Amino acid sequence: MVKNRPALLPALRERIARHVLPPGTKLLENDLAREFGVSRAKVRDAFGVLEQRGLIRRIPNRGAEVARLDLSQVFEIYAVREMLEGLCVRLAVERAKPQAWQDLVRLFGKPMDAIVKRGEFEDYIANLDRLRSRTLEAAGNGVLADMLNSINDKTREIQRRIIILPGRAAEGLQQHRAVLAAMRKGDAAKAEELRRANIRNSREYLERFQNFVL
Amino acid sequence: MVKNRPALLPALRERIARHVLPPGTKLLENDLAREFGVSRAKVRDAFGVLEQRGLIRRIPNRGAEVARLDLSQVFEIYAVREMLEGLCVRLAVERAKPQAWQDLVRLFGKPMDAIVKRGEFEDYIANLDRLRSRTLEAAGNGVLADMLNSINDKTREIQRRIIILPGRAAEGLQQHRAVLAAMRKGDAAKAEELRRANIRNSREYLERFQNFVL
DNA sequence: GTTAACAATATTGTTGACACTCAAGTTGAC
DNA sequence: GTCAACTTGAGTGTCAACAATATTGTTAAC
Repeated sequence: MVKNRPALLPALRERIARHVLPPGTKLLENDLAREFGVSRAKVRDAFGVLEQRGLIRRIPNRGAEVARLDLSQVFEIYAVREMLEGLCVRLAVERAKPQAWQDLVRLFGKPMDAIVKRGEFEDYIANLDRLRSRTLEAAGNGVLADMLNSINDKTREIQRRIIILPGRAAEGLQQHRAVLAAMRKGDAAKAEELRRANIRNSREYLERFQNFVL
Repeated sequence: MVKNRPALLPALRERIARHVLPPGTKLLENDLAREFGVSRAKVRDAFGVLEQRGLIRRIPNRGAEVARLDLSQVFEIYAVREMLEGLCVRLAVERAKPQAWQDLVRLFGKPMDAIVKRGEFEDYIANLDRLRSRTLEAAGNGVLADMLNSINDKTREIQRRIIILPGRAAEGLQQHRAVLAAMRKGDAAKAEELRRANIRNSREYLERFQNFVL
């Protein structure tokens, strides 16, 4: 039986997003073709997609490397992200019944308190992802989802590093609770504004601790 | 001397955006390769980019065709566009000196009045593009620019059809003037809100005249 | 006439060979 | 020793032939 290989493109996306392949890493077509058992042409196809998404940089005749995000680009992304995440929450609240968020409200209650207290960041992030994907789904806007996913790929690692900053997890949790409370009440406008404030706050942490994060 | 051919990818983007290749048109790799004097491999590369941007749809072994936008997708785009164009104007005002908009204020005064009165839609659109590109540039956010450009490619033709709807050009002009006035005063928040209202209004026209537009 | 099976054609997908570019290493004049 | 010119090799870019697949057309049975 032939070894079940992961698909090339998702694997690369994941490795880049998680900094398994850190920024600046050279990507060799031949090596990847061998590793994934595909032809060079497919690797080049995948490179095309990754380049479009801004995850790698290609220089003619010199190959591809994992893109570096400098601070100014990250701030550019934050500006866009604030608007889009806000929109996402607002749409989600407008389209779903308020009760639909009840389980998330509970999850972000005591369970998350314990997680923050114990510093279990992986679980914290997993629950944030749960909230995130539920909201995206409820918003029911594919264009928006694409954009947010694309942004997310680029900044996943940075967000992880912000979350482990002193006090950030606890503060973020309070903010997410406030957002969820507004969602639970069906107050779309307030949920939107609170979510935006949450992202601005995350941005401020980055600004303060940029030397540590980048 | 060899004929100076246009680059493949920009040409395709333009043809699709302008509906020279209307939605549903089948794109044959061989034909395009011959027409542009390039190899099939390059056509396939270009297809990859266009697919990523959502301008074409590819079905394995069955080829590529110009993507169809159904009404719900267009409305999804409008929701995102409202947020991003608003952000764009706000950033532009925050970063530029108020005087920087003076020439556009003038351009959108009497000259545009005349253009609307005479129904010179091409000139009207050209001036809108001028305003648009100046604002994008002043905003100084590359991520935002990419997203707005991508959205624009998908909806250029639809916007054209909305502009020629009865009364829309005149109404739009007034709204753009209001936005520009706020920009000229340096009132970023007001400019943002006015721009968003402008896009919502455009959306309403689409809703009302959807049968004619699509 | 309709339909099913088959044949022919057109189109996409894949592969491997080759050309081209760049960078690092090597040689040799001074 | 230093520097410019040349050589070499690794890697990317390009292409054309071939394979796989889908579509269209044809034939024949009913």
